[in-house]
Amino acid sequence: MKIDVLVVAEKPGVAKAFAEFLSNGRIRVEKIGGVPVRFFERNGEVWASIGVSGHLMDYDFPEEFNSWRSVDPRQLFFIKPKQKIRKSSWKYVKALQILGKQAKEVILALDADVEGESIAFEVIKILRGVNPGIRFKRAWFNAVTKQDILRAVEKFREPDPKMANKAFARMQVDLTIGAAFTRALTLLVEKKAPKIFPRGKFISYGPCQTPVLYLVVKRALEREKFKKKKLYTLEATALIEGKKLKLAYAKGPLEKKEEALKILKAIRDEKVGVIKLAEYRHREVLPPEPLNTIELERRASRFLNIRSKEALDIAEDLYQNGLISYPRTETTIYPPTIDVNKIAKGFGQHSEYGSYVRIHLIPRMPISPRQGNEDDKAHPPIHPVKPASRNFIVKKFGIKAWKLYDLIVRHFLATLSRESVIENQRIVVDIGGYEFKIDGLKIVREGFYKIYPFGKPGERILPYVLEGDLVEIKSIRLVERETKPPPFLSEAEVLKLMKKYGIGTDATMQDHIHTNIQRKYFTIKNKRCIPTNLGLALATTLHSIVPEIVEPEVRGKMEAELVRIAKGEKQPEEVVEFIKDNFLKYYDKLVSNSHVLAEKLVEALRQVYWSKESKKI
DNA sequence: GCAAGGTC
Repeated sequence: MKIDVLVVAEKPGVAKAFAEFLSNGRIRVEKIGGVPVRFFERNGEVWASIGVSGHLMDYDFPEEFNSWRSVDPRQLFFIKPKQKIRKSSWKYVKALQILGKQAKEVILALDADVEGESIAFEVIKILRGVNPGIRFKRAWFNAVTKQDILRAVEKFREPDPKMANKAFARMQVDLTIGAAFTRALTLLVEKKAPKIFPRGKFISYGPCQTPVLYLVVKRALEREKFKKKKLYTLEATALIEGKKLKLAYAKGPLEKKEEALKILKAIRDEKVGVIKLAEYRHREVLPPEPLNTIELERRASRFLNIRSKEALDIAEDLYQNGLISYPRTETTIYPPTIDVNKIAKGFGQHSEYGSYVRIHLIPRMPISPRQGNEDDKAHPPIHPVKPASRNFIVKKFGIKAWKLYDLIVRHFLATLSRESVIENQRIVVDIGGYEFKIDGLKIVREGFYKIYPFGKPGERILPYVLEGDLVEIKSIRLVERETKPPPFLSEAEVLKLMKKYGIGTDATMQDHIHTNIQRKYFTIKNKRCIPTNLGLALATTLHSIVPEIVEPEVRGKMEAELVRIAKGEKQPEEVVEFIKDNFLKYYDKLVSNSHVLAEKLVEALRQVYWSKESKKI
């Protein structure tokens, strides 16, 4: 096998795109060690293109440090983890070695971000091992389009070790901190209650998973602390334009019952009210912004009751089967290379969306879609790439996949649709010198809601009246209400907060939620995150001893340090040591207070794993 | 058996 140039991409789809855009269309696909490789000719040279499916290497401690029982977790802060090939990556490594032996030149076509750059250096390490003289070039592209890819191979970059080192530093500190705290917590508990853990279970800490838990627990504690209060309000039933409407005292509920009674007494016998204000305001509601990963997950949770982890799994499946675009993206701007009008037209004969597309979209084409303002410079917003019938998707992928596909298609069509117009209505009636009000809502123009019912507001249409009109008052009564505690955090809110604090990346946020569920720290019921006693015990005890490792800002602070490596302000070793130093202090503080911690955790673990209640979880 | 980040 003779190869001149080897293209290495992060995923098979990109490797395929490189082959297609750089060849004259004649591509031979051959499997090498089970990995598809695309061969083609370019400028009289033989090219091969391969996708490696993410990272090839991982950090791990030297063998002798991986015995939990015989190593003091504190020692982990003082050793340097080593890079190792991942078990699941061996097939790619072998294919790279076979191809790399022959090649003169390698084009590093990894994603244009810090992780992609670090994967590039993993590839370099592997290929130098088999072919020391090989030349490396970095192709930098911001979209997987012909234009971007051709431009990338016209003008190469140098691989940037600073970017890669940021990712490598993150991997090292995450492993060290995670392993040290996880082992310490687990051993601590085991020492006190030797057989407390079922096989394969342990207590974990992580700089993403634990702050997520804390957010959930914090809300649960607010609920516990919440004290109900009684509130009193007055409700007047009025006959307005033949409609019986219930108006509430405009100044809102009162805390003192006597005050409410006083007003009631003063106006009890009023039979007529005067319309003080009649307001009907039109408001435009724009279509949703194009869909990125987080929004897909949030909407799947809110509107379809599908958890974020499952939503991304399903989306991945739909993507692999060519039905939707790449599902891991931050972007909310359609790039000019994607012909949204053409894609929409493709749904013109679809049994679910066809008539909407024909009546509401095609006549207005070409349409400029709604755009957001986020761009990860790597992937477009999530959109359908091929129309498929309900029947086909349900049969092949199941009903949930259909629901998700349906959401994605409708969302896409909504971004091409007209805005909706809503009329916010308000009527205020004066009854014996006291004001009572009612709010209404009318959808004046359905707009995008016609195709996108998700989040469509409910209507309550008030009659049209004018100020000064008189209305009949049927009755006035005192209504007693209780204040309600805030609800548990919804999964959609958790995702939003993770984004706000920079916990995890768009592709991993659902993982961190999932980890907490797996570890039995919280459950999700009816879209809401409810901590278990174990989750409550873990988050509250950790927080009482070392709040620094639990609070949602932890990850952001680490990121702020790590970014200095990529900027060239600090050496990677310097930053790794700095972060490890800080966490070693937290570690010592935690361990010196471990008596309380162990006791509480053991108690909670008994409940979660060994009580009758645990069967339900 | 640890984490979080890629991707399948």
